[in-house]
Amino acid sequence: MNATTSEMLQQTLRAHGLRATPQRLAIAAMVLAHPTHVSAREVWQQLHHTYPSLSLNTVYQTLSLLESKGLLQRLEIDGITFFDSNPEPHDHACCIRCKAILDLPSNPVQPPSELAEWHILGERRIWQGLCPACRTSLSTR
Amino acid sequence: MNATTSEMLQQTLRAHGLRATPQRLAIAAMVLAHPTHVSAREVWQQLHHTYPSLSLNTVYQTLSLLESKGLLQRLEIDGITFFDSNPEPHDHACCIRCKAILDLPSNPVQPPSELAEWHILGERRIWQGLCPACRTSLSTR
DNA sequence: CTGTGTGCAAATTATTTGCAACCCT
DNA sequence: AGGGTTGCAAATAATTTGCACACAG
Repeated sequence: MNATTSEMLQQTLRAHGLRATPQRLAIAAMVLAHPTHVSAREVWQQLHHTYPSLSLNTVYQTLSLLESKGLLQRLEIDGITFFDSNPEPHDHACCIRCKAILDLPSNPVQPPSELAEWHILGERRIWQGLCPACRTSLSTR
Repeated sequence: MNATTSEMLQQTLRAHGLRATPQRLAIAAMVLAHPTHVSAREVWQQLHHTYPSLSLNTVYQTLSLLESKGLLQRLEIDGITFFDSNPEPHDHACCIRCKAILDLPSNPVQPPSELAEWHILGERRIWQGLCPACRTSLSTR
């Protein structure tokens, strides 16, 4: 991570009332810098080489914190929690074979009439199927 | 569970190549008999009084088995697996406060163009918000 | 009989909690 | 200096696995 990126992330963290610790900068750099969907474990596995003292616990806490500040979006698929670096509401597709996750533009729909009495806060939509790669690899066998 | 129900469930199980053991009949009676969304633990808690020897493990296996035969639908919400006695594809709403789950009619949509190369098998849609009860109990505080 | 199904215990995996030490601001 | 953060270890929780015994067909 170059100096400029680091400073930008530092600003982002501070702007949300969070201290800019090295651990947080590392996690933010990895997750916020480019579009991805990662689990806490994945983040930890990528970073603990460079930051040997980084604990998985800290990763969990930091990701939750970033989510609560609206910088990330939490995504539950197959019982595992992923964090999406795109905090805007949008749909997803997940390959049931290789577990790849794809972002899709949001496809807003009015809540059905059954929910008239509810106070709706959001909507999750996940398409499930075989991604192009898995699809061809399965059909040619 | 009366004798007739028991015999019908027995038939259902056998029709899917499953042995009709007392444990399975009890689980099937509880889950298939009336529309519900239950976790494995809930099923076990309800039944182990009447069937003290019933193990949680057997509940997990039986529910998975019923799902694989298309008699149930698996539903992941907040990292917990629920089994929906309605195996037909449909949408859901979940109250973020009391965790109540509501079935909604399915609202079929064509997959977006981004998924043209995929082989789409299904779609999950979950509305999130406050159910009528939680909504009023929160606003009157 | 024979293999499917069951119970028990232990293993796995994801996530949270408690707490003392640390260090960003 | 002081409280937000971190690391470590243990606690929780959901689910799976291995295996000997039991029983449905």
